[in-house]
Amino acid sequence: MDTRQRLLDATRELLWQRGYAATSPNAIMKAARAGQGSLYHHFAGKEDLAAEALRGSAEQLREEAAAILDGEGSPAERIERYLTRERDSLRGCRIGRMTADADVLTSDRLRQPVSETLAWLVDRLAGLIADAQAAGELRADLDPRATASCVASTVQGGYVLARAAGSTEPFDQAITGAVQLLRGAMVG
Amino acid sequence: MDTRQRLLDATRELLWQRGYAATSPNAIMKAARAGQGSLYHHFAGKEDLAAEALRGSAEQLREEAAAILDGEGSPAERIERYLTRERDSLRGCRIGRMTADADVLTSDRLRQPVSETLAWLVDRLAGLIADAQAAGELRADLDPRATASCVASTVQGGYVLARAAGSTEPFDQAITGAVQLLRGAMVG
DNA sequence: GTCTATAACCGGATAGAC
DNA sequence: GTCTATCCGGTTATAGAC
Repeated sequence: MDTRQRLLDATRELLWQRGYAATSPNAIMKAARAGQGSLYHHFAGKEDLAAEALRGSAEQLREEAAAILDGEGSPAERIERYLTRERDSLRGCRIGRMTADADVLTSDRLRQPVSETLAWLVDRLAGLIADAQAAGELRADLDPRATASCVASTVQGGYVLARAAGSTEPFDQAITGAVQLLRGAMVG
Repeated sequence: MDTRQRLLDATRELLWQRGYAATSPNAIMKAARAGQGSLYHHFAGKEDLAAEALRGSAEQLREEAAAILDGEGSPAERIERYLTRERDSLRGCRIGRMTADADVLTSDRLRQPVSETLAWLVDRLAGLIADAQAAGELRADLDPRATASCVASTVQGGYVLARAAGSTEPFDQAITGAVQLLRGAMVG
């Protein structure tokens, strides 16, 4: 693997673990086993490197989610599979995590992959919920967008509870709660 | 207001806005209009000051939540009122926010108010849900703890979506979604 | 209790050699 | 493409005067 890619991979990992502000070029260089010269040769600076790393993380998240959301099974089954998919809940969401970083929110280049990815996710979930309603699986009185936002929020908020507790249990409970509520809204 | 209290208030505000790692003693001093001498006279250092400030934020959050959760109305009404209570969703949760800060999670003194407060919240919500079931308001097949975790996660995750989008709308949608799902689980 | 001075270190970045 | 040297400013804290 070339130096440029090692720098990107190291940055993605550190952004996930520590966020943008707390990730120094120095730490990235160490993790990537690259010198300062390499970093500033391949990238204009910290923000430039982070922006490209973040775009990669966003793409990966989308691919992983799409594999389930566009996968097999009825719409309602796919929503439930999205919720119950195995997650390393103590690590949190590599994209959602960035919303706590003020520097990310004030930089258009850093914020864009975050906002676009989460907007895409809610959109896709809302589409699936509408499909489930059209197929007669889910009660028609639910607003698809509101339900989708609630599903995505349960995952994002579950990470918060799990990290606060230092335990995966609150996350699993939150997912169970969402699944139970959704099943209660199934037709039949 | 005395200098010590001004330092605590300024710290609480900055912790909310920027987190622990990104908040410097210098910024606190400026916001509190206090000198370095004052800070290190009243507190042992940054962590000591932040720990006391965080305890204050936690207490305030608990008081505000308790005013609704222990307030008037039936158990189910109070849960819904907790969800729909007005919130400055772009600011996020002053306590939940801290879970994104690695330094907070690795310090027992800083982590404790965060974990205890969120655990208390989920506990209290679970109690209310059990009460609603006992009163025949809510279907008995929901697990109280799972449902409570889902409710708390919806709020915490709603903040993430709102901050990512730079708009309060995703938060409001998530709350609406949770309310609709809960209403669907009402008896009768 | 509060002030100023200073220390020791780290952050992000640039310069120029190789 | 990568290296080392260097710059400037900020962070966290201590020392000692007032």
